[in-house]
Amino acid sequence: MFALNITEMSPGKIPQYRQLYETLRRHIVDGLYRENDLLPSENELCKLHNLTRPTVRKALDLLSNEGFIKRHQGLGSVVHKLPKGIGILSISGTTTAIGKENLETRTIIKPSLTSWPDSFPFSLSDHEKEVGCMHFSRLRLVNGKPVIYDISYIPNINLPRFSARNLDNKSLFNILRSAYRIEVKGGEQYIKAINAPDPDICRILDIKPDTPVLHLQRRIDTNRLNFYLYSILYCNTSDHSLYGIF
Amino acid sequence: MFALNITEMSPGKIPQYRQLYETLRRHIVDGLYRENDLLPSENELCKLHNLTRPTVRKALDLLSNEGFIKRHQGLGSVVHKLPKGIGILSISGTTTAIGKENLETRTIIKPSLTSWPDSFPFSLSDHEKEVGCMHFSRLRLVNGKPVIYDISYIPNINLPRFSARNLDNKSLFNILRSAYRIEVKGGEQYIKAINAPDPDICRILDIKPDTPVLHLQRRIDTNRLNFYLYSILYCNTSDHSLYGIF
DNA sequence: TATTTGTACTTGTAATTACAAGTTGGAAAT
DNA sequence: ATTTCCAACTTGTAATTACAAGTACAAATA
Repeated sequence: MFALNITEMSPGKIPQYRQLYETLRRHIVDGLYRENDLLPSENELCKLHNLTRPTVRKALDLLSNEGFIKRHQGLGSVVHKLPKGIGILSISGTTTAIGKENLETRTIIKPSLTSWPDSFPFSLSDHEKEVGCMHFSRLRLVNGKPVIYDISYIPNINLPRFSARNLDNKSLFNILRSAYRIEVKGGEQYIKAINAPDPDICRILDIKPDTPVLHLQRRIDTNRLNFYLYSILYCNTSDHSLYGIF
Repeated sequence: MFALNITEMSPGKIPQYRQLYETLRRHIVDGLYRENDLLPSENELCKLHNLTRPTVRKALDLLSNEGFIKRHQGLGSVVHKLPKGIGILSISGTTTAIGKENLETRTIIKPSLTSWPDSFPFSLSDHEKEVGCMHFSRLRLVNGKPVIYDISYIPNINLPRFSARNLDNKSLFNILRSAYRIEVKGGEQYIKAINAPDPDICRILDIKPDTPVLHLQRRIDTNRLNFYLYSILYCNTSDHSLYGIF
């Protein structure tokens, strides 16, 4: 009761429900809880972490929304089987969803300042058009094989030294958060199946021409008003399905 | 304060936060609120509907999670642009852009009792294997053109007269809810891009062989413990992308 | 005029209390 | 031995209160 933890003092503190969520999530993905195990009941979690039920329930809501647990009235919160695919369909990120498999990220196009592409799948504001964008692309490999080619466009607000950063094997989101205080909140995406569109992408993904690939167009929300990240992805799903909950 | 509405009396009542969610959602898709409009503030909604802030916030949480609004601290809840694609990636997706008039559902394989397919993408419990399954398939058309072919498998619990039901132009979920009190809660899905796998499906979707299609494998949760619906979908995304938020 | 400050809003987080509703398992009755 | 019932859990819904933090705008200040 009288002990203040670090987060209660610091200005950029993480909410308590968020901390509990992270803790439980880590316990689940680390295998501390296994499939069909019951989590401690809400009241037990309250006592364990010195929180109240609404706060605990907010953490469990997050876990439930992301498919880590399933709650049953009268029974408890049941741990869900961990997904086998790539969890790119939800915000949690590629890195966590791949699991223990070897994930690698390589920069293909280094960050540079350009104007927006002629044909862009999302409508841009006048301000976005005016300032142009930071453009770069990365390739994600699972066990050494190319799986996702991610082409990114970020409106050119002031991001000092961004083009000098090494994006290999790092999460873009983490860099944005730690270096620029930009928090990624979610977004919208359009998905279709296409044949690999051009020889460049075939070469990058190491696939034959006319192999079917998933095509994703995403607009990603941030904590800054009217500041979005844009991303176009090509996924070779022959070995790895994309996984999502709904 | 003293007026009891219908839901407070009835046994199968709908929670108040759910009712408010439905109301606001309808207002948004009907165009009462337009893109970038501000919803009434939480306190205003409290007064308007005689609710308290936690209840109102639960309704807004739902809208936010489903991408209908975006909330900004200090500003308010901003109505999001309605999606252009087919909102099949989430459980309560909209097909607003297409419009109800232009949506049609045809039964291709009529419901019948069979055993499970030899190769099934999800692992089945002993009980599920034992009872076999109800099997049927439907085709969704937009403006008369086939877009989604949906092959469904439902474990054969006692569903009286199910095979006699007409699934055309009706929501399977509505039938399950009203006739059998089975509520659909969400689920998990695996997505990949493939070439149209066999002549039957090419014919049904009216596409040429080797056209790339989206392949979805879904397991759908219900309010009954250990009772899942299974669905395999083939989507021709050449004219309509699938839409989702994350 | 340009800048700063403050105020009145907005949503975000959190504790507290109360009861409803579903599940489980053991005690009591048959 | 079997069934019924109840008590003790579980999660679900809801009201209430309080303060923190972000935004917008107008007033005061430089």
